[in-house]
Amino acid sequence: MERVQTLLRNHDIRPSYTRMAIYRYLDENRNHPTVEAIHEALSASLPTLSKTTVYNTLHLFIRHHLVKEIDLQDHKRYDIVQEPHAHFKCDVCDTLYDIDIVPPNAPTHDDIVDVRDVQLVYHGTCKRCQQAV
Amino acid sequence: MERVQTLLRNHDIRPSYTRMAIYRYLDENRNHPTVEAIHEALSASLPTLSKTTVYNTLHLFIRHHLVKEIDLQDHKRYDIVQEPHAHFKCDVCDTLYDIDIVPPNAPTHDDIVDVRDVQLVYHGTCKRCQQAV
DNA sequence: TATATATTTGTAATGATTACATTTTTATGG
DNA sequence: CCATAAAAATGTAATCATTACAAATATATA
Repeated sequence: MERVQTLLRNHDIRPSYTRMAIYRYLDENRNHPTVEAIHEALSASLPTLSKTTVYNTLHLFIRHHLVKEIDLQDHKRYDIVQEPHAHFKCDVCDTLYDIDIVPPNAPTHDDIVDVRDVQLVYHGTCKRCQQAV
Repeated sequence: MERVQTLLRNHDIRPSYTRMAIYRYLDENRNHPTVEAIHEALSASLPTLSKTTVYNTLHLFIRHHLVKEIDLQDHKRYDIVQEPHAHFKCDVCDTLYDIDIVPPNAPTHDDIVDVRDVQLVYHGTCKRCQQAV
């Protein structure tokens, strides 16, 4: 049985063809794609794929802790869950780079009881865009 | 001369009445308001204030490093620039708490040249919402 | 005071995301 | 194998924050 199929099953997700395709895309393209990008890329092999399905599936994956949403200024990006790490967003070309740094744990704080997630995002200009000037 | 007026001048911003009002609001209400909240609060004293002006002014403040934008799932929040710190967002009541922790510096990385900003945001449930269950 | 410039406003467009009802697919019991 | 119920996928329409833009207003300066 295929690895992705097993993986979805292990997370209580029925491995439909569409779901496997979306998961596989995220797994093979670790460039933090937008919904738009996922939809466009998969439309070639799944011509009837709707954006609503992409949204539905991503939200399903998020609820089952397979995927994380990254909130940026404009579109949301989606990232396969992996080791805790940070991101660097180039505000010129909009590329999102993985940064190999573990976000610090939340300190104890009067108002905080239950921390489920951390997002650590750096903003600036990447090398390529800097050189392009 | 009023403090806010001087402060805006020092940042090369002409201190119009509206701009001072918006700055003062952010300074006195450090609860990371949305554009909506700012507009609604100031409409009482500035009945003709338009949302466009709130947007324009915030973006002006951001360009001049007086204000930072915080990107969350839904609306953007605005925060007066102060000591580097983190945020905790309660995903139940949407409150954004200040967290007194300095985000780590970006590590040296092949793709990164110029880092201008960091956002460190924790997500979870706050004490009040936890108890409300 | 006249005129150029800066600021503010209001309306219309944009565009991502969600709501929702319908259609299609899949699983299961007889 | 068929009938039927449940799940998944689809398409369209609505929502709503944000932006674009042109017109109106206020401000500064000569």
